[in-house]
Amino acid sequence: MKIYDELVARGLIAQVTNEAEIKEMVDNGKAVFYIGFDPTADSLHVGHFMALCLMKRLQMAGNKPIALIGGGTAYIGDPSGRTDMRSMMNKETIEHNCECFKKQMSRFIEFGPDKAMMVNNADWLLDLNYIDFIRDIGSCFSVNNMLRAKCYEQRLEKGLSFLEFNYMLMQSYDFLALYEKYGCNMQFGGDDQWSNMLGGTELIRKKLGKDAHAMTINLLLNSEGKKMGKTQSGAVWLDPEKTTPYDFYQYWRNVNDADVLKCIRMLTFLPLEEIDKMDSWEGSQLNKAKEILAYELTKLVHGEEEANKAQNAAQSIFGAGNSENMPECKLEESDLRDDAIDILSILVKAELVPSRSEARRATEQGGVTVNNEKVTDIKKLYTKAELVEGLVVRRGKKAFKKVLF
RNA sequence: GGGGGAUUUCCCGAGCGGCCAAAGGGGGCAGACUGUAAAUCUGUUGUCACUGACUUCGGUGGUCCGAAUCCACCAUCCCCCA
Repeated sequence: MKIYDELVARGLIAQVTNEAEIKEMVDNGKAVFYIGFDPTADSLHVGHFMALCLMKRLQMAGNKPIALIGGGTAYIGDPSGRTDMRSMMNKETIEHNCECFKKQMSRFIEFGPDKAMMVNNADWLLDLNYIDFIRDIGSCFSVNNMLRAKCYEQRLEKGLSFLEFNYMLMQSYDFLALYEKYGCNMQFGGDDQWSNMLGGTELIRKKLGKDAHAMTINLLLNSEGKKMGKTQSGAVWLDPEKTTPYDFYQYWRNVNDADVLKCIRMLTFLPLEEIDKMDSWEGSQLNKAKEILAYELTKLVHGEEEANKAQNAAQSIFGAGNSENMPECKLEESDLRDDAIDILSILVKAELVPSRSEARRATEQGGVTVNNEKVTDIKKLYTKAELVEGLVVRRGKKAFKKVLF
């Protein structure tokens, strides 16, 4: 199966400008394509990961990827599909985020001559002259058409500043610049980028009279139509400092039944035949599929060693297994009073709860377990001797830590 | 530039000058049931030294015994007219 059909079979492709031409191009390794990443945070997240995987897939098929970091567009902020304005970022933050992005990306994609390329649109956007730009580029855009673009719909209800309205021009200009500089003939992006991407192909047609292509990937949505890769506490990050490999693993281990296969198909590199076999799995058998999904993704993002650790830790707490790889928390002398510490303090120290009040609630509601025994007494004390042995403290079903002294 | 409206706890949203840590819904967390799923039911959801105290209702000052609620100014956003 050629790459294009595989992408379709994996459910990755959402919209394309010209299917026949694109298929011909990517199947034969003739595409020079780019994907843009705006450095809005100091770590990549799951959405970016999907794009990176796609780069990899296409690269393996002989196409040339360009990763564009939006060091320039970050000054504006993409309003697509948003209900409110992004907060403006200052120079330091943007530059810091760019650095973080670069580092993380290099772990997935090989950059270098004849390999993938990394560029930063700050290089050509920041020095633009306003008058020159609006005469040269702005004149190619119809406000009437822009207002019709779906990506602004929500914002037109609540308000859209002129600053953000310009985002489309910047992104379109990027495409034009890359086309001229590197012969970049295709752009990839999330489906929410479709309008912005079409802006680019239009601009290239108007300015150069050439055809360029655009292709969007489906956003990773769960069965309820919500974006995946988000938790209560925010995005699922790829940076292990921000989302630990264990939490990362657990996120995927806990996806809905209805979403497992879709995730495996879209995110992993497992062969399609193997995935098709899982299609018939049902009920509790899907748990197996979830394990595979969690393991594969953790391995891709954090490496095999971390994936094994995360899996072992999960098995040890949810099933039989040793507690070797359990996340640990070491207490210190200053945490103790009279050589002992109370249960609430332990929960807080181990970061199993955000505050003492929550610790109290969790305990009173019977959600706290120490060495598999339920603890409901909020004044319960643990001595130094017990701590030296190590306690497995657990809040709810899924949060736990080994507490040591 | 002129006129009108808004700003409440994670989100939406209700709030009479005292009975407001603030209704209701969503979401989260915990318990039961399960398959570390979903659905359902129950409890809970500012903090702490937890039957009490402290800090919150865009910001700053003020009136009052007492303010999320009244006044003044500032900030941000929305709508209408130009």
